[in-house]
Amino acid sequence: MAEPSSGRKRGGDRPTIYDVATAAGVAPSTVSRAFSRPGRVNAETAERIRQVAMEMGYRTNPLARALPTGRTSLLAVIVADVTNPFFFEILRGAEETATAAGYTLLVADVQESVEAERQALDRTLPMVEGLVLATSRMSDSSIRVAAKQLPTVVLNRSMSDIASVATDNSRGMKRAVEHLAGLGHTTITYLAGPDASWANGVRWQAMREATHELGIRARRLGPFSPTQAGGLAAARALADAPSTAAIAYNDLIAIGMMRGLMNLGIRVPDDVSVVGFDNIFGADFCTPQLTTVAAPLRQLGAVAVRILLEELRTPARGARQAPQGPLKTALLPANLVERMSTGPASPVIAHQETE
Amino acid sequence: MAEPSSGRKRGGDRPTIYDVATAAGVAPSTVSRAFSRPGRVNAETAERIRQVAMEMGYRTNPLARALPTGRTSLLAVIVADVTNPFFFEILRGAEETATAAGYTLLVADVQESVEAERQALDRTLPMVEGLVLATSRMSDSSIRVAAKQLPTVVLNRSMSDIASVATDNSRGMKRAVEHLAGLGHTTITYLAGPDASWANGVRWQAMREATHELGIRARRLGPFSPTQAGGLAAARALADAPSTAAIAYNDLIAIGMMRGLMNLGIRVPDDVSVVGFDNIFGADFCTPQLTTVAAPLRQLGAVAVRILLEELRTPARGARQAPQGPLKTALLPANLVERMSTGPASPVIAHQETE
DNA sequence: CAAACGGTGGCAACTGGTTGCCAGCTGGGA
DNA sequence: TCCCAGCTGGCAACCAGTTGCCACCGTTTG
Repeated sequence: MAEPSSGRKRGGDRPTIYDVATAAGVAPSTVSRAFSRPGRVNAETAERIRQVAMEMGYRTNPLARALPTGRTSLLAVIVADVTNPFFFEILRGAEETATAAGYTLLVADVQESVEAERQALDRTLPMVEGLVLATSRMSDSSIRVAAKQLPTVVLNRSMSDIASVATDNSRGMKRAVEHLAGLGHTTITYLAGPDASWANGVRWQAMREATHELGIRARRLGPFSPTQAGGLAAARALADAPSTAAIAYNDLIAIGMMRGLMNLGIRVPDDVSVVGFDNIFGADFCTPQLTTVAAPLRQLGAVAVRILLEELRTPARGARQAPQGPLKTALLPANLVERMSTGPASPVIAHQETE
Repeated sequence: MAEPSSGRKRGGDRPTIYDVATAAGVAPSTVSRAFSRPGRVNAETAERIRQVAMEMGYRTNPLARALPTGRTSLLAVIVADVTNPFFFEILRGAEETATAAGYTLLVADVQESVEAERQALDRTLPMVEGLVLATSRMSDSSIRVAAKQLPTVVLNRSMSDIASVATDNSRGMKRAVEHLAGLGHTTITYLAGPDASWANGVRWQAMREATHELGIRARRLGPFSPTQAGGLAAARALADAPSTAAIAYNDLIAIGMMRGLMNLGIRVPDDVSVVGFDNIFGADFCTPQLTTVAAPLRQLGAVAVRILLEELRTPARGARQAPQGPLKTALLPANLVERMSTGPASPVIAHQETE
């Protein structure tokens, strides 16, 4: 026997359905049903049981419930880097909707490491009912392995056979390019993020298309690490190969780059216009305030969880082999937030650049 | 019966200790011991079992293990607001040490709401082994109730009977006041945070002491909400009752206030010197870069988890009544990061203030 | 040579719910 | 009046491990 009548590890000494059953003069199974299967028990009986349970301070043990049913009421969110503000609002959105639905969030930070990510999955997979992979760095096939085990939604990554929620990067990028073109810029430089990032590819691709349509030139520098440090490197690269406008893979790079440019004596937006991506925390109080393509972060998290919940509600679906039912894939709109880091292309700059 | 031989909900169809036992020709209990109680089983037998288990792809089911033992390998961190950058590094620190020790973090965001916090506790308490309350807004007695159930560490709050990890606010505040006094400021205004915040009281108290020691004046405005919006309000309040130096309850207020002051045509640091608290993400790229009392955030989270782990390692300790053993309480040093938001008090300002 | 002992392995009870199946009771239709 | 069906409630078999206790075995000791 696991734990004799001796001291509990928990102070509560919580009553079980057996205690409640005895007190209410019914069988344990009836108590169980009174809670989990309303209607299966006579209304009066159920009411009496609930009454007694309440008085005894009974709370159903989630572990015990989870063991036979698999319903842990836990969802895992795997984020590439908790300290990246990109995830803050996503987490908030996910947490909100999960909590509202009676689920609890288990957050694993994998610090941009594929190895840590695999470990986190190993550890959490058996405990949770669903998975949100927020910008996973793993390969598609690794993700598929996980998705075979339980409902999975990927964020900001497109996979034909797995539910995903992404920002409409193309449209956002197009807006940014149009904005810069409208200010008279004729060449735009893209400061690339990690090659492993799906969004990076999409953004660059969209930029090429948008610039092509408008008859202006696109250039690419990088890849840079998606951090402020990466932005500093980007600033040096941009100083070596100047242009009047730059679009960064994300806000962190943009912000770091603006600092770097300032240190190099290059003014934003007078000499270079800078556009970021994501509209993260801080984009509105950096100097100058950053013009950026705003991703609907909160919604991103919320929608991901909502899709998960829906999938969990559907019947048992055998071994989750065939993705029957329409595979949910959401594309949320991004829009441009115009702030202070972009301005008209001035000929003076071209001069300055070459000095 | 819960689930007949019919289709599993999980694709894996994971083998159990019973399968392994059959395959290895031993009893299930021996398999169990081979994993959880090394030494209790003959080395050769154990090795053979492990071999077989490995081949079958056996993984022990954490739920099943948790039910009789209570060991869920889960720790809960309750944060007042996940979108507050103050928590980012704390979470990272907590996550790191928890993961290293084989624990997984369960993060609950309670959005500054006492009600949500109570709910989060209700939900997570039965599933986790330990609790980190990051700047809980609950009353001391509510916290004690939780702490009676399982090992608890509170962050940035001092409670005589509960383990806590805090920043040495007094010392940090003292440094900030000395810094400002050294620049010639003779009156310092404190922009208060929430009254419910323990740190708020400590900081104000420490500021009064420090100013008293140095023979300068302390003033207090507020309370303000610990957000950028609160900072905007603080800016208005400060404009109405000017002084040459201000220390904010936290960086968010400081940053919001600097923006507000700028809008009101008041220059930082020329007209007003501003000092924040916490050195959050963004404090180095706001305008002007914020001078702030740096809290060792990452360590804060790490130490909290470490204390928890240690407490979990100690014997069973009956019903956790008496806090036997030295109650761990850590005070981590804070230091002042001098950046651009503070400068010498200029007499000109006094003039401007009264115009 | 018997008793004592440490090392191993197995049995079975136990964690706390869930649920398939069955039986008793009641009520409605034939 | 009899039969069948629909409600209810109980029994007992799970879920997948953990662990107290006992038995067996070979060895050492008195």
